[in-house]
Amino acid sequence: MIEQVKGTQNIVDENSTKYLYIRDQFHKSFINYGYSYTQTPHIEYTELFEKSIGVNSEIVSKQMYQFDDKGGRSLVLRPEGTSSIVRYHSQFNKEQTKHYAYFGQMFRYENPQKNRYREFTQGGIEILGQIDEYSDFQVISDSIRFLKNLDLEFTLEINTIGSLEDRNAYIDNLHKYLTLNKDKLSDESLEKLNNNTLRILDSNNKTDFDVIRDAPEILEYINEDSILKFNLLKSLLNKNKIAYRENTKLVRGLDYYNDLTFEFITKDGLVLGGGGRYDRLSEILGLGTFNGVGVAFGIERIMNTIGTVSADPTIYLIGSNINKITEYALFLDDKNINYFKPPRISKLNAQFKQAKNLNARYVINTDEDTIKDLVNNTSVDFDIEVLIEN
RNA sequence: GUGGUCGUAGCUCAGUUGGUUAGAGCACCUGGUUGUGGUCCAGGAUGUCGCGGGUUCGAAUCCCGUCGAUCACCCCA
Repeated sequence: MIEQVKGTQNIVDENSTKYLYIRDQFHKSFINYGYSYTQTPHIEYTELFEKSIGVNSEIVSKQMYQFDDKGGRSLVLRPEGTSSIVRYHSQFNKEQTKHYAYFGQMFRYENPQKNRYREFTQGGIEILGQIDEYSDFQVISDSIRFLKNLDLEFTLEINTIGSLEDRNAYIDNLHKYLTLNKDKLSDESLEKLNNNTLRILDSNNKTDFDVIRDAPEILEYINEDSILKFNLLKSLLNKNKIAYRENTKLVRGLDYYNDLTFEFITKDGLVLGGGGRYDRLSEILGLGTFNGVGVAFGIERIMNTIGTVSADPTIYLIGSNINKITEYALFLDDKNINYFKPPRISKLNAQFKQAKNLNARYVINTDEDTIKDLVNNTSVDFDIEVLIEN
């Protein structure tokens, strides 16, 4: 037997119903609101992510599916979506300011567990070009519409991490502080001390709590302009009655963020999605000087959090005579009514069972020209009006 | 990358200190029954016991490796 590749999934049955439902809500929440759906390649040059996400991040240093193709190009299966959208924008829309939406598979070489797969799906939006606090605000408020359409409960957490310069100054001081206290840090945090200092603040390890609590706060290092922008956003959120929680420890995993960072978190602490501002990304990539703000959602995480999604009631066609069953199919096609049918002409008994298992509402028995309502358990002579009404 | 648990029919699982032809329920198929039909009855098909090696007269059962699942750490969506 050939097993499937570790960390990949077959999305089937109830999960596929959920998946398609979420994709549909994604469409309705973003694409119908002016975000242009943009599908970029699944493979990119390694360089793109090394420069954007940062070589020190775990995503780039350990988790990329990197390979050389037969032409000797160093390629990766994309680990995230933003960098590709930024690349696209610089190629074709450099001077413009635009809304983008993307939805697709991402790949990271990690050990799989609940809500984490090697091949997974992210749906996200970005605004690129000349942007302002209204751009930040709409990314957040449009995200909330999406999550609310899905009936999800969540908390919005926000933070500002200042400019890249502020952050570097802060990291210097944090590094000094942590080095002084390094004997109180956990082993995991010690590993990060020199190359990923900021991430230590995110530690869930109890050993680190005391040290983190007394650590210097990033707020003290942030320039006035960034503070001003952050306050502007908060007042916009307040005016629009959007609840949020400030979390000064909210640091995101990708190097390219500046100023605003935010996450949508369930009460169990699961991050459904997150994002922020990345004004220098295009510059870091050498692709231009435009700014950006965006968010990405973990589609599997949403699938695992929402309740069951009921499939639409269906009409099921049964019969033992091929000619009659195809005749009915043609008739229904003509009326634009969709229907399910048995995969082959099996025992009528079995066809009934299948209709029941697939939660059919009506069974059309083409042998007898009747319609049976499986919910009320009543049977009537075939009448197209019965189907049109429902 | 680290650790725990697990891997027997399509699915859920049983399989007694290693011992003869590896089982059950559900699902599936056939025939019949039922014509407020999805019920019921009878019969049937289906397994490299994840894969590879080892120990043994003999391994689904013990040992090693490997692949996969799951959960946690790490990391992140």
